[in-house]
Amino acid sequence: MAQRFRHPAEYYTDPENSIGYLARVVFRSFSRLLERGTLTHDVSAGQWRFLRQLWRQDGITQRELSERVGMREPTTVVALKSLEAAGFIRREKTDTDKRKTYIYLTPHAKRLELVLAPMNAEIHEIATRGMTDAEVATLQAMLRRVVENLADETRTLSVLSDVQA
Amino acid sequence: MAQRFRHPAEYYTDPENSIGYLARVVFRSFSRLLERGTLTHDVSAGQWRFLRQLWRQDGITQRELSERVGMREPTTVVALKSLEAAGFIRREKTDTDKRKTYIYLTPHAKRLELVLAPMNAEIHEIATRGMTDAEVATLQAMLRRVVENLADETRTLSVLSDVQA
DNA sequence: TCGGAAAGGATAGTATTCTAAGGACGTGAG
DNA sequence: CTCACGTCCTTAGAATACTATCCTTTCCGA
Repeated sequence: MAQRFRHPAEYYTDPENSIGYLARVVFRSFSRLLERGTLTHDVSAGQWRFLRQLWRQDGITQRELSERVGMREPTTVVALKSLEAAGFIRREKTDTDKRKTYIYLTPHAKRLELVLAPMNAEIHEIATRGMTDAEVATLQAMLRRVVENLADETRTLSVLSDVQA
Repeated sequence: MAQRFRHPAEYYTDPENSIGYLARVVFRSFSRLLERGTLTHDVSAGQWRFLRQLWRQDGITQRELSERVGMREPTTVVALKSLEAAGFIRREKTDTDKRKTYIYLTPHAKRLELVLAPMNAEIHEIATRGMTDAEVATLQAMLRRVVENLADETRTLSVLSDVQA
């Protein structure tokens, strides 16, 4: 049980050393700056996240959309309600499987991609100011690595509690 | 107006390329894993963030605490209410400045540091599994850089809107 | 010294997200 | 064929965080 830690616990008392803290600040700053732009088109940051996925591909189910956006399904339900009320999407049911709901963008929402998608690129420019392309690529790769590591752990824990159940 | 972007807007349609998205996923995964541990001591992830700062130094004002935690003041007010109700902190007023409220940890909360602070180190171990110390240091440095870049931009925008107001 | 501005904190109202639980539909083993 | 289980979506209730606004107290310049 001689677990070697990279740093002692005291090291992380400074949030500036904590990846979790830094990720939170990055996420929130990103969100807020992005929303400054999108709100002029009556799109909130939360709605934008769903639109981004739907711009890539619409006509998918809510569950599929939830996974791609990285939100739980109740969150998606609420978000889609607001998107539907705002006239950005419509839902469609089929007879082949009456459980599923397919989400489609309205023409209005499709047109918005031209205006709103570049805003994310712009925030990226600001966020990575003064960094080389290689540095940015490294940052992305390492963040993906962290995401994967944490997802692995979450899966492991889920399996364990499944077994216990 | 020949603004050169690092990548075209299409590049960011894949969230895996978006630092904002990656930061959100990292933050949430971190939070959730941490909470798995802290909840056994009746501490939520939100409360933990305030406790971490108070472990470093208590007896500070609410405003000071808000800044260190990186939350707005109304959020701090609510969080402190729950921390007070749970018996983790007490508030104190002085006569020198009747506006200020100073926050102190209870002995119970101080003891919790020994148990709860290492949990963050543990999540870090998991999150950075398979990465070298140098890589982790690079990741932290780059995240700090992004935080700073975004904060600069936010400041600039605030000044602009102050001028307009 | 006194009146307006600033500082510290609280309240109200809203948005976002989660967990837990429930309901309708589909499927497959016996 | 049927019923138990799985899938897909929804509802209910709570936690977390925000913006906008207000109250009290303090400070400072004319």
